[in-house]
Amino acid sequence: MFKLSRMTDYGVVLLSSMAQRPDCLSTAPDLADRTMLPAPTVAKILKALAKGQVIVATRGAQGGYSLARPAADITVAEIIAALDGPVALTACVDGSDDNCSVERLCPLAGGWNRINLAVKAALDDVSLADLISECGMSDPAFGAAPGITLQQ
Amino acid sequence: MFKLSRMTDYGVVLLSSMAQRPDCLSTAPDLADRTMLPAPTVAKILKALAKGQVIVATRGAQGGYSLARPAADITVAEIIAALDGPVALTACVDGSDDNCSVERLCPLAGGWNRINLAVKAALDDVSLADLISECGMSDPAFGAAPGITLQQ
DNA sequence: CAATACAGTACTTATTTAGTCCTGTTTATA
DNA sequence: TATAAACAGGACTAAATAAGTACTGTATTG
Repeated sequence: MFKLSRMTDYGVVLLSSMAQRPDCLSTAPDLADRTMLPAPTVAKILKALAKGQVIVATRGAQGGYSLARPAADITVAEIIAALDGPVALTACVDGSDDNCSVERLCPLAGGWNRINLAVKAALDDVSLADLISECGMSDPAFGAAPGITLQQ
Repeated sequence: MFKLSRMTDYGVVLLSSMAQRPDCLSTAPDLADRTMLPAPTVAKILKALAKGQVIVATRGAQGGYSLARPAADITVAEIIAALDGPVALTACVDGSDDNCSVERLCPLAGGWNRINLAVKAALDDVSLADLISECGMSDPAFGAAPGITLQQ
């Protein structure tokens, strides 16, 4: 199945929860409580998002995380890149870490690259704000993880 | 990493090899030889492609497989669907097998669906012929598997 | 200086994917 | 009509990946 990782899914849940409180910092334990996701996993995801500059961290007591930019300026492609690495469907694609050894001979490389760019464009075109606002966030049930837990 | 499965990658190699001989049937052992991929795996992939109606099987002695349609009429989305199941990035997407339990409450469902449609459109837009022809197939090295083997 | 909170890394476990094998069915041909 | 070639389908094993956990270190506040 061609699908996103559970980490990315969790990441969006956490970011959505943070977007609801744009003016205050959210700590990892706090977000774990609000989303009902396991605390160590939440901490791990937040670290990755901070490293990818999707969120900014404030260290020390009274510290926490907040969105690096308004939700409308954070793209799905960025979130995926921070949590799962850059979007690269195959090894034969520009920007992939390990390029295949006979790249120059492979007649499929160009085609895959085209597909990769199209997918990346699709992901670049949707922001975190789009993802959240599409159906409104008024329902109090929002924040519980199971609703957006991925199949595996 | 957001990537295709190795099965899909192998599938494209096999289909490319079949497309080179549009007028004759190719048997599973024959394709395994030509592509240097392990024979049982090749057989498994061909069965899946036949089930997905990307290729047609002729049973019995002197049987084999051939493309169900001209390469230009076979899309990448079809190939992925046959080998990895339908493209459904998350469970919250129309057409997904197991839909999440609180689907009606999930504020992200609509957004994911939008992304999913965009990705699917990108994959629908590229045919097997596009994939093969982009760089020409003149190089004799084509047919050896390592060139398009995916990273993992 | 003590408590809080993030940073980084190493490790274990679980899940998924890939690969193999076996049995059954179909069909051409000797 | 018997035999061999070739696909169909499912069950099983092994390897690779992802997820989850734990621990040690660093920064900051009060």
